Amino acid sequence: MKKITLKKSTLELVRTGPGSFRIDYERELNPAQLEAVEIVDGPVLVIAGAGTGKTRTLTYRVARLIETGLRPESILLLTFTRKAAREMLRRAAMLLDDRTERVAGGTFHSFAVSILRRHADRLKYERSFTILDQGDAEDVINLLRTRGGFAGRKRRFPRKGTLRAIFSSMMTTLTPLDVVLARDYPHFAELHDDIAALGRAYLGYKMKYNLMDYDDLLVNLVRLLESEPELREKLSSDYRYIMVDEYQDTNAIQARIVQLLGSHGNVMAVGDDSQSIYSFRGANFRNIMDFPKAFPGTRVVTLEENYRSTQPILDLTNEIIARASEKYQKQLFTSKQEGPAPAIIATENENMQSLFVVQRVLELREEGVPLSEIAVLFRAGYLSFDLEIELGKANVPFVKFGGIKFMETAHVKDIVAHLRVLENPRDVVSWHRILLLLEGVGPRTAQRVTDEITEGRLSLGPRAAERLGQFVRNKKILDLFEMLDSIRSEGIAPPDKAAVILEHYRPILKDKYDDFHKRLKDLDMFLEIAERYRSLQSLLTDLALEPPSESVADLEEEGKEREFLTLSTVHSAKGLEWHSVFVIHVLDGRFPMAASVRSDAEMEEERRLLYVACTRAKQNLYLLYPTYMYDRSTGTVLSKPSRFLDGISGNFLESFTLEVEE
DNA sequence: GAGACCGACGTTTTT
DNA sequence: CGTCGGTCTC
Repeated sequence: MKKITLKKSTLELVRTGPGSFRIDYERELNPAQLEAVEIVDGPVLVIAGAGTGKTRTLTYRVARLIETGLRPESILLLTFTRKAAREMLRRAAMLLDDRTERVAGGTFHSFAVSILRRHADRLKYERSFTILDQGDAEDVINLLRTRGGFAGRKRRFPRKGTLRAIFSSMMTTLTPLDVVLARDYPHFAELHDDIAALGRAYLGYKMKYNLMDYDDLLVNLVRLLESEPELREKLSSDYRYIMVDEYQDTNAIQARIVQLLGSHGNVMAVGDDSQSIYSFRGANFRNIMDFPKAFPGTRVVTLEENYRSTQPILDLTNEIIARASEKYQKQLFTSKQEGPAPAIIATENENMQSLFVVQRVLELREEGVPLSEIAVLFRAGYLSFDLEIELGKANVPFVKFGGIKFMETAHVKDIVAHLRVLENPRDVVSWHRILLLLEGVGPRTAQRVTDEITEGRLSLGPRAAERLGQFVRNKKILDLFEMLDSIRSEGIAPPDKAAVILEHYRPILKDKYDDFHKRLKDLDMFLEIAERYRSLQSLLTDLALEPPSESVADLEEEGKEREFLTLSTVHSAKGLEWHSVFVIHVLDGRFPMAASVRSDAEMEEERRLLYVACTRAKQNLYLLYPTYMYDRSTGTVLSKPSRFLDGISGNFLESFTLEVEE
């Protein structure tokens, strides 16, 4: 056999001049976009207003970098979702060729996982660590909370969700506990010492059982980069060109990662401070404001020409955001002068709002607007329930984004917990979960079993029966162990493992839920997803980092031409656009939510959220609000339109009420 | 020690 | 309105 070796080449990679590029950048980009695309070295900050071709700019820049002769592998594209990265690289491939497939891309979290899977041992973790999603993290915290006796009899102690939020806030914003408490939870300030103790217990628990929550992925990556300088340098030179999308929604720890990896200074951050809507996740739009300070010599490019919306829509959105207290100055404009003014429509009640949307959607379809070009947006998942019922009655197909997730449903989590135990036998959280499903097993028995496992006295295998027999009588536990043992082998493909687990789980499901056949359909879907994987670890990682609601929708899209109406939370609508957009519940107390009145910062974020919602529209924008909504939380009746529309002249926003004809 | 029952509470957005 | 957490009973 011939052996091929590499010989040092004397050929120099010369960067060709603009004339010889295949892509005609100057014709296809506007001057500001072109400026951003042509910068190869040094830090760049692109402030890209809504609809100004941000994705286009990033896509062309990737193509450009490759065309100038850079290795695709040396480019790292960090985006908000993996889907976004995929989409950009796909578009870049259409411009250029499939070299773009070799570009490294993904979310901060998925990037962190890929590094940690290789180097976890340096942090005293095993590489097979389990990723805890938010619910899992809360389960662990709750376990420690009860076990540690914190849930004191008289004092009020924060709940698991609050505790998780507190710990997360400390991690993502690099802030000490006392500051977090003073700022966001003053009523718990006196519990500082207990909360701190619980936090330490949580940390130790995760370490002991080889678990990482979402924040750990980022924090541990930073720890790794800081404690292993040669690794940091290696990665930094591997990824000579870093691009970060949606920079306004990064948090302090992510900014730190960018700084550590981007020591070469070739970092392009792209974002829009006016669209920062993730502060609850520790994002701080100050990050983007401070980018030039973190990277001296930053060139700032501002994109202001909007290619999405008509001028009347921009006039309104410019008005909405003009009242924000702090931002990079920009004024969006477009050459699309013509178009109807945005409408604000008062409806008697929530159901009239739904009926109007249904009717108008049907009319639009008559007028030739495909359903795939129409969306209904709202502040929170539950706000579309009534509309969903009416759409069902009228046979309008729709897909909802945001809200309750496939992965968060109890039955899917149950199946996943079984798989996790196979991958990481020390994953006590999952053991606990699957043991509790068995009849006659409660918290006590479950703990006895998991203790045996963690002490190393019990594991899957032929000796399990003997050991179990010594301290439990429950036959079901033994069955569980035998079932898991039978599919433990790595040679068995993930879908086959899942199928066996499903057989075991089916009777439990039937017993537990009245609506079991609906849930069974979800589990069939789960099997389909598992079909795509050869390795259990990658299946589990993807499930944690990229909830499949999106991938499933993707699958359907390919087949069915996407003929459905989109319902979405504003958060999930980020980066998307439609011909006609309805924003429902633009009602003061709902949008902004009543709870946000507490602080100016939250109120500002609500404003940006409405801005994001309205800037999704290309042609038609309808804002709706019911004039009678009882609000349980405050015990009041909400009836006024969102305060963000106060003082906006009728020139920008036409008002309507509904007239019902029998 | 498991599971049913009851009362209180708070209520968003997502990797 | 539903979930969560705590208590009571079997």
